[in-house]
Amino acid sequence: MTGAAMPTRHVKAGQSRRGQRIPAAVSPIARVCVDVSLAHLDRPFDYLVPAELDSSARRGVRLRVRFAGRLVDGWLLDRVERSDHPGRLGWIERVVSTEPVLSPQLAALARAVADRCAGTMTDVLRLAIPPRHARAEAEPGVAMAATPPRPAADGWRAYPRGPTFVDALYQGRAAHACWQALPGEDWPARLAEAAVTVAATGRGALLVVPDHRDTVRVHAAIAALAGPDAVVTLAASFGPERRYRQWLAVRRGAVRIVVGTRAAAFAPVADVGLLVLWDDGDDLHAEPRAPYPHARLVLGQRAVLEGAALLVAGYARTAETQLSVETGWAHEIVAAREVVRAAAPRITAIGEDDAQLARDPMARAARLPTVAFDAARAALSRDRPVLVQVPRRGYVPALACAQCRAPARCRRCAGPLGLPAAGQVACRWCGAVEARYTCAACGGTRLRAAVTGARRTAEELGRAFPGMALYTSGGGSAAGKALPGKVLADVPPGPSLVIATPGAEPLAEYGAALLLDAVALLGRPSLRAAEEALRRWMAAAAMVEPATRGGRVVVVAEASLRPVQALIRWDPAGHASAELAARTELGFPPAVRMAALDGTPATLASLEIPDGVEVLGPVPLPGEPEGERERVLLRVPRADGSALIAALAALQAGRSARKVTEFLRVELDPQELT
DNA sequence: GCAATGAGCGTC
DNA sequence: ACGCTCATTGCT
Repeated sequence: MTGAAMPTRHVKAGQSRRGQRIPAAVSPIARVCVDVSLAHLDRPFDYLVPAELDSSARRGVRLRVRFAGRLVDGWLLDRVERSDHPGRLGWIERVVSTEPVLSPQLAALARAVADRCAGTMTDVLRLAIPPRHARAEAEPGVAMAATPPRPAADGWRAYPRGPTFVDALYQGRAAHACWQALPGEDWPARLAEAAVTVAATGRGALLVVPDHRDTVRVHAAIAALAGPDAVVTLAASFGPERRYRQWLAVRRGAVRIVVGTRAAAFAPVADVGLLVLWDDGDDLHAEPRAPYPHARLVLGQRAVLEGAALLVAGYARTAETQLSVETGWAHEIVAAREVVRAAAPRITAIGEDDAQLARDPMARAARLPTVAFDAARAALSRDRPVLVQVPRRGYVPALACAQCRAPARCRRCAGPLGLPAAGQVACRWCGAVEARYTCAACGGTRLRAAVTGARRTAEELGRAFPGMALYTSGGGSAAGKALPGKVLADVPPGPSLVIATPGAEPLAEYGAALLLDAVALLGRPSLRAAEEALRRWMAAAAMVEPATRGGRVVVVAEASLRPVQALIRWDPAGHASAELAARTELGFPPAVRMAALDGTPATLASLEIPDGVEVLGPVPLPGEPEGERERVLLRVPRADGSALIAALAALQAGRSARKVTEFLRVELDPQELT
């Protein structure tokens, strides 16, 4: 196809003099997504494909193009016959690599996620496609793993709808389900059975878990069922070369089952039949980089776009997932009450104030309530470890009613009240100053701040049980470390005291768990405080042996509180239902669509907010000096969500077109609202 | 009156 | 970091 005048060897498109380049004979136009994160340029641009790049310039490859004079990276979205662009077209300068990293499916997913988050496709692609590593790319791909046989999935029989769901997977149906695992459930094994069932049909499966520890467990469970070559783990923590190699193995179709953390939600699994999200309430699933897509959102979009089944699973259930159940989008997979009761430990709540301290002088020294001390002693005497959950540092206590402990809420927008300045009570969302507080629940007029003291209690535990082995596990990636040292994967069997922060509990079958973090967790000035508390308690309590074998959990919190009740009854669905009802009542996500806009007061004041959008704030951002960055919250009914998102995308496009560079951060449905 | 020069701007 | 437009400058 090369013209007679063209040099025949080693032609780089960029070296040819103008006029010498001739376009490819077939589909000479390339639609290109340029790697420029300006909102007003978030659309494809057309380029001419020189004849000598005809064979390498295929759909999905990375390339270099001249864009406004400068050379930029881009992805080739498609090859077409003609362009709608009225002006002159530029030429593709170079094909960086012939590896087609951006499949049409991934392009569609990135577009959909960007559109849902009021962000750019380029920003999403930066999250979705790991940086290229030439050496890893040059290696020959490994052979495709054999299709495993369908595994037995008897563990799902504990759940009435479980076997039906697994059958649906085997029949290739795009079932949507939410699953609440029983206490003590070997959930990695259940997820492995579901994934291998799908792999047995020749389709792919993708499992997204909060952290690296969980990927190890799920990976091992799948390898045990289908062999070590059947599964690959994707994690950013692997380093660039290994990360890209594993990602390529998935893209090249060598491995059908993929386990990973949140970025893996975009993993290029071909013909994906099952998408799994474990513990969707964990804030690690929220992407901290623009446009801040949550893994739940990515997998949800993907399930629709690619016709895959979706399983959102955990011990607890979020209000978001409850909404998908109540709208009929997802079916619930839950065990019958008596099965739950048989699997759960005995759970006791003990109020902070009415907790009688143990009569035992040792326990008294540790300031442990009698019930907690007795539960721990009984477990140790059965040669079981005891788990003590203590709060992470860095939780800002909110204000609560001094009489009934209900979180103090703003009378205007129902946001959480805080103490922005000494002696002044104000809403953390809308900034309204509260001069005369009256509790909506009990009429009390005095406020109190939550205080912990739990960490010291935990440290002093050792004194109550002299000579007992003591392990601590904490820190991790979360901000603020309550405990020194690192996260333990597990502890040896036998009696010991294990002090851990939420999420860092070592794997073990505990005889008892003491949840000393209750006040700190429930006192958080967060929309999700109750949901988050229950999620963390259940994660700890699920590791305790059943009540029939003596397993006990003691939570230091008022038994009348809703999440405490839900823990005692082990009723995650009931709690999620009540939580969603409460948020509907108060006008919080997911019942409404919200957007958080952060910027300087001048920036926020200059924004044109569409009519019909409720504006809350601005309020100062935590950790920012007075008068610097602030936040406004925008609130609309769910039905108006897409209009709001479109308006926010247009707002950002207008700013970037006008070259406004002042900081403005836009996040939809933020996990935390302050 | 008109070429030569430079700043600004869109971006295929 | 290119190539276009448009304003300004300086000379005939």
